[in-house]
Amino acid sequence: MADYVYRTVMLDIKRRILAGEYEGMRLPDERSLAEQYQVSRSSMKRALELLAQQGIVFKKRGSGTFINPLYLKNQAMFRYEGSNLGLTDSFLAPGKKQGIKLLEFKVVKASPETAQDLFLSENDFVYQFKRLRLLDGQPFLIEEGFVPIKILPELKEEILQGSLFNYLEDAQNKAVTRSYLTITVSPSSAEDQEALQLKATEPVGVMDGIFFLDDGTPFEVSSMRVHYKYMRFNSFVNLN
Amino acid sequence: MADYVYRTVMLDIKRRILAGEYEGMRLPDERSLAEQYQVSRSSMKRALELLAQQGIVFKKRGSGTFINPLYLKNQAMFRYEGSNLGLTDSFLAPGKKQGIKLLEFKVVKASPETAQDLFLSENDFVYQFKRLRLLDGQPFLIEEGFVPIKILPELKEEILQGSLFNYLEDAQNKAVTRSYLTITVSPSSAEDQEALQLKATEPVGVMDGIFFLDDGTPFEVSSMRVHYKYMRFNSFVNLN
DNA sequence: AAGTGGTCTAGACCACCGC
DNA sequence: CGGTGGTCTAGACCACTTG
Repeated sequence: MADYVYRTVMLDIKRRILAGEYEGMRLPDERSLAEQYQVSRSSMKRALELLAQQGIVFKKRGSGTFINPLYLKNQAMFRYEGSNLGLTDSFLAPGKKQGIKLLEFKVVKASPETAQDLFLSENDFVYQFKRLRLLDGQPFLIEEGFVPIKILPELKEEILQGSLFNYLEDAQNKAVTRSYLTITVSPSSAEDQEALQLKATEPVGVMDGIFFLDDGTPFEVSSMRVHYKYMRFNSFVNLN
Repeated sequence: MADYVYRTVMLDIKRRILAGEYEGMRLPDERSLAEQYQVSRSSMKRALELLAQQGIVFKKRGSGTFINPLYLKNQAMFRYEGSNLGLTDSFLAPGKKQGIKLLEFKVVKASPETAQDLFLSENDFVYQFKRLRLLDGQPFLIEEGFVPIKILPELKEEILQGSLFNYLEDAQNKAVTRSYLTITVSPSSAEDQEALQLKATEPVGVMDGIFFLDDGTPFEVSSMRVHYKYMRFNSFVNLN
């Protein structure tokens, strides 16, 4: 990553918090910290702002900046930095082997709804694909996705065997920086039960999402049906 | 709300965007806008930053600030300002009448897990309550909550007939500003089926959350089981 | 090379909290 | 009243994109 002043300071303060270097759950005031780190107060504010957004610290006008006790108690809960738009966090158990099985791959005319979501015209073509995703050989997610052909004219089956996001970043130097997800719950369909090895009473979580490139172009709409045991989504809201 | 410079400017630009006053999906550059509004460039940056966080606009270093076409196309999707920590957005259909039925209300010693979540000691007491929430008379959510008695020594049944958050804000002048939610999916239990009028094959969405006061005190842990047809959670991630 | 957003600074003044 | 975080400014310089 980059090495901006505010980021460096933020990371160092975070490290100190973890190391328990601040007494009484309270940080020194912004002016002293700025002095200590030899940065402007603005930069210090920005660093502290980041910590607040991560839920590590909270600020009270008039009284000071305090460490969130829960952050020390249960750090796993707060691991948010570097989340891949909510997806990685929800699925990727560390150390598990991911697999992808391509079930379907074709080019079709965009449906009116898809066209609207992807900001296409009536007669534009899109890739349509269906993928089964595995964790240690166990199927846990069915994904149906649509991508405009004009965004990835050279999309091939091999590419869909791996992560589309990674392909975009590595091969195309385009980053997916925004997503809009809607999460709902549904009884499992016959197809779900077959593909995800579910009983009739066992449900799926449904994540419908639109993903955007950093220039704002909608890049993919996809609907993911997730085995209920693997479905977990964390949301941290901070209205500081 | 307040009338800060950056907020005023933000709202005015938002209004202009809606009114279609900017040609070609592109805003003037920051320096010109600052001049136009007679504010500093920093304040203008801050206003634009807010718009970016709301997904209304996105910025590209080197090229400019652009209106998100999807914002104009489908504004409902982007209504995020003023969200009540993700909850209101997910449940409150506008125009529907909310009801609350108190099923259970007692004081118990905090379990080890609850004590940890609420940052209590072993032998602290908590209120434990269970509420059934209705939309137009239709039950859609079972909520089981725990609140430390020392935070709300005067909690009464009547208060639990209404919104706890509103009570805190109105009567206690305390705001709930942060929440941590985990969303999962589960087959319905016998109790769910009874209370929410579900068939055996129909599931529930589960939202486990911790809510914090603005001074960082954990105020409530609660587990909500939501009728699958009413379960909807929106997540907008922006890694600008 | 010109234009755009990003970072960083130094400093003034305001708003809120607690003693 | 002193101390704290919040707002706002004016300006220098950097990094990236585009013609």
